[in-house]
Amino acid sequence: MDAVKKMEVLKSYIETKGLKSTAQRDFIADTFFKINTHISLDELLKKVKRKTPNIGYATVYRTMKLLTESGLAIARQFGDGQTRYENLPEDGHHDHIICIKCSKIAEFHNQKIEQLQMEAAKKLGFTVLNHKLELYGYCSDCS
Amino acid sequence: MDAVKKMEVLKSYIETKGLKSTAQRDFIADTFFKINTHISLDELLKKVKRKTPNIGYATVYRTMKLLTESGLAIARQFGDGQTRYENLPEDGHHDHIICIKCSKIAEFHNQKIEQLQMEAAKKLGFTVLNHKLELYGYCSDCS
DNA sequence: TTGAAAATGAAAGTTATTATCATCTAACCC
DNA sequence: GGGTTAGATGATAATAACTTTCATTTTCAA
Repeated sequence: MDAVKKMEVLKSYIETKGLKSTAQRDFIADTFFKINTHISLDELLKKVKRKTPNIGYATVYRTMKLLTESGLAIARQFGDGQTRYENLPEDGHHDHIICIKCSKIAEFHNQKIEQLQMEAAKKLGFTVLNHKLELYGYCSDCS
Repeated sequence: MDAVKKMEVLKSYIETKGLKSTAQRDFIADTFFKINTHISLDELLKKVKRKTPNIGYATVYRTMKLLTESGLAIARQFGDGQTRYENLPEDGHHDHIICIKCSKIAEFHNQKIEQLQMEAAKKLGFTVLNHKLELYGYCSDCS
């Protein structure tokens, strides 16, 4: 999904929830959608303030909370005590396989696995919105 | 690895590092090794205080930090702002499914998924040693 | 036994996150 | 357009989890 499409999804989410659209939120969301890596609130605030200096931390915080709720952003913790927000990938979701020796990262996607995840979740009474799957091992060069 | 073996590993780690062994630390570690799920510092402190009421939060904190450094515990963030510590699995590992609303965490294990992971990895020339799979969604109470 | 180094527990300090509150503004009504 | 109302904003305060500090206690090797 590209930035334009995400903006549309956001608009419709806002409408559905009976919220109001504001210039600040639109700008924050747009700024976020255009980055292609994960970003912390502080970093995003700094980025946003370059063009719109009077936007406050709380607004960025609330916007990212909204994007997370709507599924347009994914909140992740990497263990350094800061939450980072990640965009939905443009081209569909993929999982990672990481070589523990040379750190090479390959991506893959397997529909069957996703389906089994859904089923496993359902058995436990859960509804899955997204997931994170990382495999660790040796790549062909390192095994 | 069972609790007894883990205790031995800890002893030798302490020795190697030139640290001293104490009753408090041993008791905290032992208590942790005997649980078979992930636990937060607060929960572990509460558990420990039942038998040894004068142990402080800081000691539990420092003990878990030590266990993490030594590889006997794994620190994980599930997105609710609390670090949870997980034992090295005795037998095989399990995956997690996390409610993004109430933070409830359920565990599951699915052999078929693991097998598909292996196959997907093999196609890419990888040999999988371990993996991390987390599903995020709503639990039965929150959906 | 003794002294240096590590450990403890209480409390204070940090840092990121979340809530509060006094305005402000969008959207809907007429 | 003007008025109304509910949501939004930005500054700041409050919270919560984590980390450090410090006076004291304990371990352990000489």
